[in-house]
Amino acid sequence: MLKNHNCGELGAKHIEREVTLAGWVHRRRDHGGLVFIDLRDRSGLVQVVFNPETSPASHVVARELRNEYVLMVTGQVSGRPAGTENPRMATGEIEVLVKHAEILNPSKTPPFYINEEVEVDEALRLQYRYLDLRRPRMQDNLTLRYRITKFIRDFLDEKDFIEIETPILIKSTPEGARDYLVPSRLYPGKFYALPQSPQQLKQLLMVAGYERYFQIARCFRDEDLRADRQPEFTQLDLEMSFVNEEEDILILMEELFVEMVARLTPEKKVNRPFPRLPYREVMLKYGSDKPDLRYGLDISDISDLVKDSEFGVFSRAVSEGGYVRAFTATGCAGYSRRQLDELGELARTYGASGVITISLQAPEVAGIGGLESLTQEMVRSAAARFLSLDLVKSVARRSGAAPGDLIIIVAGPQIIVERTLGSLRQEMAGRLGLLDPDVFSFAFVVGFPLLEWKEQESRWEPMHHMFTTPQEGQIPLLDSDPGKVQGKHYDLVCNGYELGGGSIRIHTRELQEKIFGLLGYSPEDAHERFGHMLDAFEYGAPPHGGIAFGLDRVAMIMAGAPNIREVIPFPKTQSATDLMTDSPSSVPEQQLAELHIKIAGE
RNA sequence: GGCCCCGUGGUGUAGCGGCCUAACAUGCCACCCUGUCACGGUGGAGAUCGAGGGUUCGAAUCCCUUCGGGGUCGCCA
Repeated sequence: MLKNHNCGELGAKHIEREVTLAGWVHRRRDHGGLVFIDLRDRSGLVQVVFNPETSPASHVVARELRNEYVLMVTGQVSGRPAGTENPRMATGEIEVLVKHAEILNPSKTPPFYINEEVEVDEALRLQYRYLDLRRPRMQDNLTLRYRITKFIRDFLDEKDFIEIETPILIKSTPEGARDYLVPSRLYPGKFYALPQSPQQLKQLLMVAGYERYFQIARCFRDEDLRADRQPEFTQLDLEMSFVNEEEDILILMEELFVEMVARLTPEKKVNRPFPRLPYREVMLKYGSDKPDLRYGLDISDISDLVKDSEFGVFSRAVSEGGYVRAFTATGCAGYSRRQLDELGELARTYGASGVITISLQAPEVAGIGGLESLTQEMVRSAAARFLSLDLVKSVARRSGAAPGDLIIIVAGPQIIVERTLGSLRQEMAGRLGLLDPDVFSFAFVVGFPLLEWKEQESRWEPMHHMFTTPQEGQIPLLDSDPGKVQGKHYDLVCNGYELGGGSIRIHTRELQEKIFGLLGYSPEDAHERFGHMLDAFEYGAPPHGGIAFGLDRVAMIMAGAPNIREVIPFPKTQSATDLMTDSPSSVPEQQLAELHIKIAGE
């Protein structure tokens, strides 16, 4: 090796020791005589000193150095002269007095700062990703990501799981996300698909008797990107046999996450136990199936209070089968017209026709601010003349509002009311400074509907996937009222993100065929697509279940990063391109011909 | 596919019809400097303001188109 120590590990205990270091020039301070270099490697920084009197040859080298030059030095670790220690530096007690220096490779001036935390245009960062990844922040993120996977492997190994790889080239199956397809050279017109998840394979491993499987698995979905979505991403995928109760999985996951956070990011506060929240309840109270539970701002249904209101927006919503719901933004009674307009605009992006707000002005005299003393004059609302004081009071009581607060109300069809209020709730939490970055608020959401009615295609679709088993005793409902059936499905959520989801699976052919039938597959279709699963269930398939979660999202949250690209070494842009390698790209005609592919004209 | 934001020396920003022959910081280059640590000092180079078109006597600035990046709705079992 060209080095025998790492920069960041040196300390007082190395004083007098002769060391050889190699790394990058992080910063140079040239005093004409003395030259100071902060030398950086993965472990951190150390100051190395070039003195023209004691080592003229190395001082000549020092004058040539520039940022990001690759440098090897040999010298003696020495305590810094009294008064020149740097307490802001981990190695600030000591420095290395250089005896010999050698430039291993010079560097052009980088296109952006490696040695400063400056926001740089992300396109530029992605184009020079190898330089971006050299920045300490990115090295920290990827190191944390490694520690997460290491922790998971150790934890699951301890619990008797074994890691098994599954293929990347598999069979395309319908539904879910769009597949990435790989053309077959040997079979003209046929394609492999890249896995959206190893779902079927891990179930077959259960049939095969492995009992406890996991995998850090790369998954692919050809859908539009978001801050927390990439076309290829990594899941921690696991499956266990002989589980029947959802709790068997949930207890394990809770232990994993609590211990992992305690070990890797001990500064973060975690709740335990993780609450198990029914789907219906979170949709009502938080307007989202992945609620952020770090704060309150709970949503209340006020449909019954306003259904006979003279205000048409309210009464009409209820009479048309919809809902009117509200939550209280504490202390926001003074919101300006402009601020209220912003909320309305946000609501419209979710399909709501708008937001009705009721501002309860704070009383002139402090201390007599109870709801009882509320007067008509203190009520500010576009709908004020339709709303009696009594009605305002009962709405305020239901939503926990007091003078000085702003009640935010949305009326309309259920789905729209839910997601609009859900996003308004998160928006207001941000404005009110309620999003504590040092708190991880975990919860399991349970009791999801098994199936969802797709209006456009007029058919049922699985809410999670088609292998989820129904809740105990609800199988007869599959015939009478499929929409009422709940699945043994659970999601793990944290701070408004869905970290993962899983379920207890179907393990009999009979039930699986019944579900396929409900989803509109003929027996022939089901056999062609899923014959391997149906057949397998006839050879002693054990009851089993599992979960998968998005490792990128877990790493993002634990790193405190704003998006998953910050924890992925080589991510793609929102338009799914790689700016560093310029992919996707065209390929030679001959390569296409081998694959029996012709590009269709426009 | 829809909506929103951004694009100005290498980097980050300012400028938002004429004060722009484009400013500031930092980086870069040269010289000076022996205890700095975002070292300091002096001087210098560096931008057809993402691209194309239009409006105007005059465009970085207004309008249209387009490209790139980001956010988001749809989509993502």
